[in-house]
Amino acid sequence: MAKKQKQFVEEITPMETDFAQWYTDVIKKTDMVDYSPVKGFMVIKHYGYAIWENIQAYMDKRFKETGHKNCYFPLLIPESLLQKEAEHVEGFAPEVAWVTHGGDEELAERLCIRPTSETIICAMYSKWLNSYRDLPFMYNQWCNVVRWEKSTRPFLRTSEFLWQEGHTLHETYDEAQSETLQMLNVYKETAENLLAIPVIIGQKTDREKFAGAYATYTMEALMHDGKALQAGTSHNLGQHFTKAFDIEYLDRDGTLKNPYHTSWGVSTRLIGGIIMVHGDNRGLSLPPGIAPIQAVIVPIAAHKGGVNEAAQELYAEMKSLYRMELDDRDQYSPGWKFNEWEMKGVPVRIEIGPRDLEQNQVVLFRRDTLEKEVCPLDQVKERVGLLLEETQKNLLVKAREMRDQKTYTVQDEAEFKRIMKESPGFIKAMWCGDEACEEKIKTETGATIRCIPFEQEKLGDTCPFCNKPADKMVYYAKAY
RNA sequence: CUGGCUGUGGCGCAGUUUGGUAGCGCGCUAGAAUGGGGUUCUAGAGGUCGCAGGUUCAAUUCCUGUCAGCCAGACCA
Repeated sequence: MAKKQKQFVEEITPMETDFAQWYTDVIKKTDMVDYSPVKGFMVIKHYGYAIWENIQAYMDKRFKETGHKNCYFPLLIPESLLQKEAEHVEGFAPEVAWVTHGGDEELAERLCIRPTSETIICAMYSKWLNSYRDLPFMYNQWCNVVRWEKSTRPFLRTSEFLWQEGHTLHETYDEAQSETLQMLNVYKETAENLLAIPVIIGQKTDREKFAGAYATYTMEALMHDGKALQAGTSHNLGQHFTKAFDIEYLDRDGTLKNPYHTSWGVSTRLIGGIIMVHGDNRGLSLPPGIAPIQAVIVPIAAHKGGVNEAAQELYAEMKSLYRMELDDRDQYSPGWKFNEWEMKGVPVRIEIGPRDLEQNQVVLFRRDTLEKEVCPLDQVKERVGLLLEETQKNLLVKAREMRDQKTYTVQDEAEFKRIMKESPGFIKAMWCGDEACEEKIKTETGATIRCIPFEQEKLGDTCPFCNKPADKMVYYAKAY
């Protein structure tokens, strides 16, 4: 038996051995994605897509609660529109896919497949906005975008990905700013409460901000391998786009004004984050909030003494309460199923067999702690609910511990380099504000400033790299 | 984009050095038993070796190109 167990474990490369390989193995084994014939384009299979649907459902509700409505804008954008905002086109042009023909005919103007929709949306907003009374514009869309990436990895960086992008217009800078921060907070709340991923929120440096943004805010999460994942961004775009696209409205005082603009997005990349934050050497461990299957019932010796009937009855009773699966496949042994569902990260397993029926009980198993317990049959519904809640909380606690354990405070350059080399993670350090230092440390260690966090700590008075006065504390990390 | 590696039934691999049109394990199908941590036995089905050229009497094997994937780096919200 020990030998069998070993065989199973070997199917997934241990994360300590090779994290990249572990990730690839988990993605493949758990059947979340498949590679398509086109480089960088992945099929999201049902088990992966269900996670996205759960994220969508939760966030869409939050967006609506905060006053946004959904729209849909076209996939194709004329080149001339993309060109209108100088920084924006410069940032995105290298990774844009172009449509040059319609049928056999070459187009007079080529069309880009949206890498993001600021330009097309602004072009439409300029038609729609007339009066200060029309503001604010509070719209979001769920869609796909394409960026021609040079190297790709499922969920983390794909040439096409699914996301939402919110685009709002406001009368004042302050209003746009508070919208930007409000949505960042919605993201943070989603990451922590739904995905159980703790995040650092803060502002991007000019070097790292969105092409065309006045200011970019981000939430950054730390993965098991010590690399950071930018998990969502919210941009205050100021009037950059509204001026470039002639979006104007007549204000109370009779003058034409440009509104202030925000955009914010999260993508299917979040799924990669879930995998890399909660996964272990058995595979996935999914937060109940987004798990496609929250609890699976595994009948044991199903044909014996009413086991099958009992399992079906339990399933019927529970399926309206939780996302349930009854695994009544008879070609697999219980042990096989246990391993499979653990690999797929199902938070709770309910085992029910002849021995249980005799005693009116079931065995419950928690994926996050790998603990088994016995539960009276008439208490299963409540107990499973409790285990799901506890799992949701525990995953966040464990993720926070992992992150804190890989977060360092550094005052000098040698120490910085040693940590980045030996045990990478978040490094908190003071920053002089000079892009040269940022650039230098990226070249020498591969780490970048992930953000200037809102929660500042005064770690010292000088920048560890140039020794000039520094008044900002920043998080450095190698990034995905 | 650069460097390294890989591509052979659904999956994981061997075979290629010394060319002669494929083999193993798992999975799959059927039957039976088994069933509380990847169950066992028996009998089957399934590939022409990523794709395109070239060399050769003959190419999975040699050569060229190309596509895709993995790993590292560069780039990149």
